[in-house]
Amino acid sequence: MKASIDDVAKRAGVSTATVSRAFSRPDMVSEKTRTRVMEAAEQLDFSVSRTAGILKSGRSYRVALLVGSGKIEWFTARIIEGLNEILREAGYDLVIYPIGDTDARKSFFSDLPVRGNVDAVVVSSFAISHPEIERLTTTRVPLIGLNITSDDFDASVRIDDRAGIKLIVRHLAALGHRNILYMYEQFTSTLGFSSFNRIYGFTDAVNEIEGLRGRTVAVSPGDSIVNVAMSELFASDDPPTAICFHQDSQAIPLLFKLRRYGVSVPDDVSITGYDNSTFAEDAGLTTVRQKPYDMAVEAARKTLALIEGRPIKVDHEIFPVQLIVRDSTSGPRPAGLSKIGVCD
Amino acid sequence: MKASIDDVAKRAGVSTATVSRAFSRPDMVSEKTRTRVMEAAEQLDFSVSRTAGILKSGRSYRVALLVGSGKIEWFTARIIEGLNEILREAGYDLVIYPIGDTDARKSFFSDLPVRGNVDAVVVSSFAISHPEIERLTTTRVPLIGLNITSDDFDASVRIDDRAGIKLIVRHLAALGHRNILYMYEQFTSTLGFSSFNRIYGFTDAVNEIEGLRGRTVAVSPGDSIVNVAMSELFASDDPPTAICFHQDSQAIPLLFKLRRYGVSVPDDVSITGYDNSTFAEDAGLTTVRQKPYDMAVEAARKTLALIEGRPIKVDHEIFPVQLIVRDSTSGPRPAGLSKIGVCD
DNA sequence: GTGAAAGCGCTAACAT
DNA sequence: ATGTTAGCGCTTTCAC
Repeated sequence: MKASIDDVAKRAGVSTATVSRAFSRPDMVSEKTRTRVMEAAEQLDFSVSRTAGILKSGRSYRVALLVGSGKIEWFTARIIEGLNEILREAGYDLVIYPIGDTDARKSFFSDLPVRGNVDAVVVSSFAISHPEIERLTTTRVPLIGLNITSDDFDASVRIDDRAGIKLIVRHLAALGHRNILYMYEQFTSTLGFSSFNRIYGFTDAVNEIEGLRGRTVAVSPGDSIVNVAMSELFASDDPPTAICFHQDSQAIPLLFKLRRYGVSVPDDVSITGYDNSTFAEDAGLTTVRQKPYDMAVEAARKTLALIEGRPIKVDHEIFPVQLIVRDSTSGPRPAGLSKIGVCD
Repeated sequence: MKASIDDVAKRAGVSTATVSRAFSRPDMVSEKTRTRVMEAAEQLDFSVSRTAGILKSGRSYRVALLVGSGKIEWFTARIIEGLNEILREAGYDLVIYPIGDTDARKSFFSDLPVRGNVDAVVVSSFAISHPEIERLTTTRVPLIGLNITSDDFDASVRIDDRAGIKLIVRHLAALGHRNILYMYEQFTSTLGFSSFNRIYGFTDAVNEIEGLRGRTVAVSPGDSIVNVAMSELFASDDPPTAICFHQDSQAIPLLFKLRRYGVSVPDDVSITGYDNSTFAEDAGLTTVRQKPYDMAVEAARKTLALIEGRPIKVDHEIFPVQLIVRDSTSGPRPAGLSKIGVCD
């Protein structure tokens, strides 16, 4: 059926070695022969099979990407784009392994389907445990972390989440806020390591500032973040004057809805996000920018270097975060939300 | 270095054939032997190499996904999720090929890197030309279309875009609108086929209704859709009372901004999207729902069937669209936008 | 139930 | 510049 290198060789009247060379090292074959080979190949619809070469070279030309969920949200989409961009042109395929629920996770680390089948493993932003990393190590291939810090990785690229959230907290404090809230969705077991740092970082940053109070609130996955936020705003006589969200994608729905509920942003309450993801700019959301595409490109470069045994300048790289101030933050009302609807 | 099947065989005191069987057909090996083999494998950190099996079987266990852009937006993200979900558990790797700019496109179809290297090619939602499909055919593997119609595909899954946009047009007409606008971003050469149908379908649907006027406007990629929309609204004494967007993601930014410009939705103008993508519900956007994840799952099933030579019930399947009415549409003001700011 | 051995489609070392 | 040939790591007949 499918033409093999032998068929081409026969048709072109040369040996298989010549055909192979015509494709992989054109300069080692005479102009004339090469043309003849290429014509024969074209007629037979022949393309070199990577599989055979792979077997020969011992390299799989495959890179695994481990992600914490089957859902490809903003961050993961950018990561895939960045990795694929660099890896593809180097001849590597990116293969995505979602390690979502507990079962998938257990079976992945027990079967370890990547062992012997990929040249590197990139782990993106989920709380991988030490035993799991240990297990991955038995694959004997480079391990690269994306928004994960661990000495067990051969290389990593991440942002400084503590610094990022600190920018937010200080920005709000400078505006005059003294009572702020941090909201995040309750995580499953696959919570990203980076995420923990944002939450802890919030508390630390708050404690650094005299007179500033900050509280963190976890919203259960089933609950509407809007309703929880509203409850927090109206629950006490001393409501927060600003709410910081763990991700833009949690803040954006609130921005859409608050208006209808009689709360104005930023007049009644300031709102911040994190990521500078899709629609953050359109929404006028004050946020912290991170650039996962750029991080993935760098991670891919490190990955290739490690695979090919080239030295890498920086093993563990920290990408900058930047505060993006927009219209969702301003100074608090003198008396907070209790003044809503009352003309000053 | 890496343990091979021979090492395991030696250690377990059996032949390589037995080791192979212990992994691929456990029932063909005695309980005792199997245990011994598995222990040896565990000690040596051995996993079966797929590459070798692949070479033997002649199947690559790889499926290519051709997409029109390196950017993974809502639709493509859902497609990847759906395909990966089904293909992975069947042992297939999904490999993404973005055929973005003209150069990438030309080189892809001339080199045809998938030939001999994948078991099937899934083409998602971009305007592939006939010669390009012809060229893909030389790979001799099944071709599956996602939101593309063509008899050249062995199977396809798509929505009825004309029916979808008709739902929108009739909904607006029923509300009393008589002058509506269709806005879309000017496409590059990789415009999805499905997209054309939405645009043509709009005009057709409008013409079906007595007294309804409809115009289509292409926004250049560089232009702000918000500014173009505003210009359309204020350009004439007889402005449209509703604007239909080609995708939710084009309508959502407008919803965020219109308020500031003194235009209220839906009182001053009705807005519709298409997709029911992220934030459409939060934004209260009237739209047409399509479920790309489900479509991808079905496409993956068809793909596997075609690869394995199993019969498929329906080659070319059309998924339903559904009108989702929300708060961004209502009856038009009696005198349209010219009445803005004037109390009735 | 298990072993011996051929061969999947190439690449690369060696020979000419 | 080109040909010959030995494997890469498995799977799978075919014997036993």
